[in-house]
Amino acid sequence: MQPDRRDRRRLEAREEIKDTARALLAEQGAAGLSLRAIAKRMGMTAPGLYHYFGSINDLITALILDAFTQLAEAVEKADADVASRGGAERLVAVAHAWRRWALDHPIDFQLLYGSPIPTYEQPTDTTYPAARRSFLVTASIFAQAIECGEIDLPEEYRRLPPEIARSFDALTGLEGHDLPPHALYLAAISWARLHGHIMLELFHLIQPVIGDVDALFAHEVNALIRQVGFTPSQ
Amino acid sequence: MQPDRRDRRRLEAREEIKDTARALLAEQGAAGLSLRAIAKRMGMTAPGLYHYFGSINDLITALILDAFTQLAEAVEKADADVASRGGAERLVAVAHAWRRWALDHPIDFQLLYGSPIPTYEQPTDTTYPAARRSFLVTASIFAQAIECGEIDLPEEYRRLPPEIARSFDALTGLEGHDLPPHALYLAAISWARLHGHIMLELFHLIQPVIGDVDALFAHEVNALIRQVGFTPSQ
DNA sequence: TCGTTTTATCTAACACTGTTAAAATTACGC
DNA sequence: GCGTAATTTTAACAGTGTTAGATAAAACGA
Repeated sequence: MQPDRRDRRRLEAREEIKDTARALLAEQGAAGLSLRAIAKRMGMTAPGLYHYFGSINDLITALILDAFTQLAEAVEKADADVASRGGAERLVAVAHAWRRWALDHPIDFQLLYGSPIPTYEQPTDTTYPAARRSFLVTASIFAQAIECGEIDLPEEYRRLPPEIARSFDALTGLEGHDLPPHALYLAAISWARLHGHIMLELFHLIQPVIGDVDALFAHEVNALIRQVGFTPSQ
Repeated sequence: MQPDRRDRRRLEAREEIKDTARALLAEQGAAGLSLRAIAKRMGMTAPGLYHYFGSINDLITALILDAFTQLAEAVEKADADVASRGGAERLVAVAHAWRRWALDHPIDFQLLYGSPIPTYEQPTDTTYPAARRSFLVTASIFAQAIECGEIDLPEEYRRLPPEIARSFDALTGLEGHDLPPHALYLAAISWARLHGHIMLELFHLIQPVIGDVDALFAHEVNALIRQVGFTPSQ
């Protein structure tokens, strides 16, 4: 027997469904996403899609996983492009790539971090590993920078609260558990700062306060780099 | 003529609709919100609600405006409770009140900052003034702290990028335009940092990295206070 | 008190949504 | 060509927001 052909066909159909879903999402926003609309555009009917996805939630989850991967690849590529430079420059590159991806794919980004579909409940155990991948890029840079002595930890980050240090022990088994606690901690707070700026910008909430959001973000990334203890370059 | 009675009755009906919407939202999440469900619980039918709200979007907008006000009041109260203390302590109180409100009202908070309803498009011109109110609490504290000399601005925040300084001029007319640029800037970046932490926590994305989110938040607020230049207390 | 007018609510209908069951079609191996 | 398994369709159910038109209720003037 030769199951390849049918299996491949099945995978292709899944991809086509996701692609049309993404197209609809891009054209009409989250409101335009519906099984019937996807099916119609593909020249079939809605119940037919149930042979490829158990429900629309499963489809959305698949889209989310893809988007997380896409974000991670964008971030990893940005890091790789400046891999020869120091940790500070790599972090700056990663931060801007992260924001760039969010601004270029606002619906996907809200899909990842805003759960804009009311009936949809994100299966965190499935999506979290995908979300973790981007985070690990940042954490790895911090880890390397700490090891190389590029970072002179300021007082407020030198000694972590004992509750937090303790919580790192629970990470055993997860990818990245071998990274030093300070790297994980600095990556977490950097992520949160980054994320806050991007979300407020995506929802047009910070533009009325700070008109030039590009300058704001660039300035804050630089401030972050200094505040975590990178010695000012040249 | 005596339009009071009818007008009051009309306002009461609007309030009752919003209250049942909030109850439904709290009980079943964003997916449970529907005109028919609201109407059924109130003992009437869905089209009847159209005499009080032009559409379900108008209703959601009203809920959002109320929620923004509620958040602002919580934040203002927290500030007022420690009004006699210094700026640093006031900021810490405000930050924790902000997070507390978000954690206690997750659906409302996502309504404000996550637009979880796909068909809903937020009329930013209407909602922004309400959103601004909480922000102004923080900005005012910074303004006062700067004026009183409580803040020794670090190098990265002393001289703002010219594009940003310029964008503040466009604020003329808006409430808060009389605040010094540094206060607005510091408030904006503080807001973003705060917001990022809260959002990641609400979506359970940061717990797998930092188990003790309470400690993380408290620690980061303290770090923020120092990094914006508050001289360490005692 | 009797109309009249305004306000409020209902019924019926339309075009959607996700989902299920059963029937019909297509494709594949023998 | 036949039988089996994989796909896809039709029909239906229970929802959704929304509109139009009829109906009920309240308020007002004579």
